[in-house]
Amino acid sequence: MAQTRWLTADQQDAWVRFAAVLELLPAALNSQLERDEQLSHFEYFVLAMLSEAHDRRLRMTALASRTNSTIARLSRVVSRLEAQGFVARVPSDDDGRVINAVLTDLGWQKIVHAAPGHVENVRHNVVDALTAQQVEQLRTISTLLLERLDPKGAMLASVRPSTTRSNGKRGD
Amino acid sequence: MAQTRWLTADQQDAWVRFAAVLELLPAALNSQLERDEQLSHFEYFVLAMLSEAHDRRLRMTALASRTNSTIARLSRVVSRLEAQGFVARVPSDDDGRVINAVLTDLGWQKIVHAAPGHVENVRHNVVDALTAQQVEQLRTISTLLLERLDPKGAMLASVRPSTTRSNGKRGD
DNA sequence: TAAGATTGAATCGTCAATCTTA
DNA sequence: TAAGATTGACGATTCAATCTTA
Repeated sequence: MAQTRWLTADQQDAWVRFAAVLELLPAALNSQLERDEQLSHFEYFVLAMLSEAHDRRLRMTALASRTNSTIARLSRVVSRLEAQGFVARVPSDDDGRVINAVLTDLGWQKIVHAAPGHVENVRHNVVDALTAQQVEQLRTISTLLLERLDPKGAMLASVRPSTTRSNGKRGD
Repeated sequence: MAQTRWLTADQQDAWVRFAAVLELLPAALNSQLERDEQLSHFEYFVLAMLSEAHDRRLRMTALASRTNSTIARLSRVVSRLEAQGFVARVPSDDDGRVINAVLTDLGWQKIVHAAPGHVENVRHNVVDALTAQQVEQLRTISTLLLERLDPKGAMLASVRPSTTRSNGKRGD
């Protein structure tokens, strides 16, 4: 192709492969969850973020930020989760404009039920496919990429400082 | 969360960050192309695959395989690209069932015009954010992940054998 | 009957407009 | 007027059904 000279052959090779991962890995995560739990990965992630939040609740804007979604998208997904009884919308007492998304007991049961299969899938497709050293390299690389992609670090609000080893407890 | 013990803290940290990249990087690629070229990344990729193919043409099934999409999705995207004059559908002479997607001159001009900006974006968001060594690590990691995700290697049909350094000329 | 490809119906995400409260 | 959130309209993707040729 015309622009071939813009990247070296090695860089291109790395990028072509990485781009393929970008396409296939999210699809793999989605299909396991959809098959086993009738949940998209995004829906799973919303439930997971709520399950880790204080009081199992988060205002819509905060939840949108942590899941890196637009508020519009989140609003629609929460509506679906609400219809299934996994989440409830509770208006804030302090500020009449804000809505808190609250994980219901049923929602908690759902995420607890779904988590092992999902984690197993992550383990199979990512963690077990790499050496411990490569997992560490991937962590470093991801951190560097996120600095470009998400300078504010909104999505990593729940994650420890970037260059320090994490001891935090948090699932995905 | 409930399943926290299933991954070590370091593995989780790596995964949380990588998952964020999986979400944000495709979005970044899309928005540059949509802003500058009115093309989704997937549409760009379809044009790019055609531009590299022999005779600038590929049958629908082969194109679906290289772009890792379903045939249904590809069919709709090709319809859109056809409506814009970038691609033409040409029935095969040999087999009346197959349709070849052919890059038109206009489509060639489009991809030639779009490529530098896209490559620059890849460079900015990925290649320049990493050291040469890290790019190499990412290549290795991606290769390992693809072995799990895409054992047939259909998507990498145009890429050289996985453990050999590539000298091939190919764009993204 | 199977392979290649397209399409209708339903679902999901996005953009802009809107509504409500601060 | 701005902030938080929802919604209508529209475009994109998926699944299953369909059509055509081998």
